[in-house]
Amino acid sequence: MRGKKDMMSGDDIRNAGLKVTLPRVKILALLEQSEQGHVSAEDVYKLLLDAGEEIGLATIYRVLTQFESAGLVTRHHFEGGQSVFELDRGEHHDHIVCIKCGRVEEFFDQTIEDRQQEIAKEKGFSVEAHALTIYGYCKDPACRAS
Amino acid sequence: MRGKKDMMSGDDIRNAGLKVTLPRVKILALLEQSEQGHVSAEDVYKLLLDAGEEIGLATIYRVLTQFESAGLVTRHHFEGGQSVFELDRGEHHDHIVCIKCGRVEEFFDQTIEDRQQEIAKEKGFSVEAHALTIYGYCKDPACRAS
DNA sequence: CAACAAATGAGATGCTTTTGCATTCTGCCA
DNA sequence: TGGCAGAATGCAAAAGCATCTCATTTGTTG
Repeated sequence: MRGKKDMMSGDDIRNAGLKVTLPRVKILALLEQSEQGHVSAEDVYKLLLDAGEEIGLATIYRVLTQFESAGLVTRHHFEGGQSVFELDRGEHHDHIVCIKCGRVEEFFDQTIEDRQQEIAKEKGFSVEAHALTIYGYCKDPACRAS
Repeated sequence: MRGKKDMMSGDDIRNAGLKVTLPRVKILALLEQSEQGHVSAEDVYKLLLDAGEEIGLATIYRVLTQFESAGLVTRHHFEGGQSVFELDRGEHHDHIVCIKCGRVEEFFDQTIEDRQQEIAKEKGFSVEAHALTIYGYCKDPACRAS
């Protein structure tokens, strides 16, 4: 089962009111193919270098930020410094992150979503966004807590 | 209703294996009295200055980090740059933050806690920590979404 | 295909946080 | 209570992440 959209393309960039340039196309393609699905700007920079594309880090930050504004990409602030980006396929989800190996898995839980709305209501807040991240050790034996 | 501990003191610093110095005492006292309860290192620096205590920013970062290791203080990474610290009174809770005025309120929801455990279990993760932050506009009319 | 606006690259810059090192202070023991 | 070893502090420099500046290059539209 996949999200609403499986493939992004130049049209998505154009629809965002952005010119279809090589850096933008390459970055979008990379996010699409990315194994992990969750990459930092630095990761994007290095992966593109490996692929023979020399795109400045400043451009990568700019493009990712623009993609974020356009709703093509979501930015997460996990603990540990750098922001992490992932393609936005239109389905909200939260994350569970391995604090040993960095593996990121996604989940969605309607019960939690509902409770959040209720809590916000009780406190008189509107809900514009939320971030839930669980940190732990994944099932890889090498990562199990000592 | 208050947490397990209402007052921190030099003993807490000593028990953490740290020497009881003026900067540490002042910082701990400030966290205790702080209205907001959630302050950045910069905030601590300025508040102490206002109180006539000149303590270097580097020291404040060092002390807060030590307090964190000692479990006296919890560090949060809300969106927007700086880390914020709060006294750890022994009760876990999550946060709801106003994206307009920065107000921070706390909440605890057993249902959400339970669901998190179940989700981690399903994914084969252990749960070492988690961070749930809801972002929205608070009840202050000046903050209501335009 | 010309012309203009938008985008890029490289390096400078800003901010938050950490670190190195010389000086000062705490806690402990004689 | 005086003195000492190790810990803590302050300052300035550095590090890490992200953004900005500006000259140059590249899409796009007519």
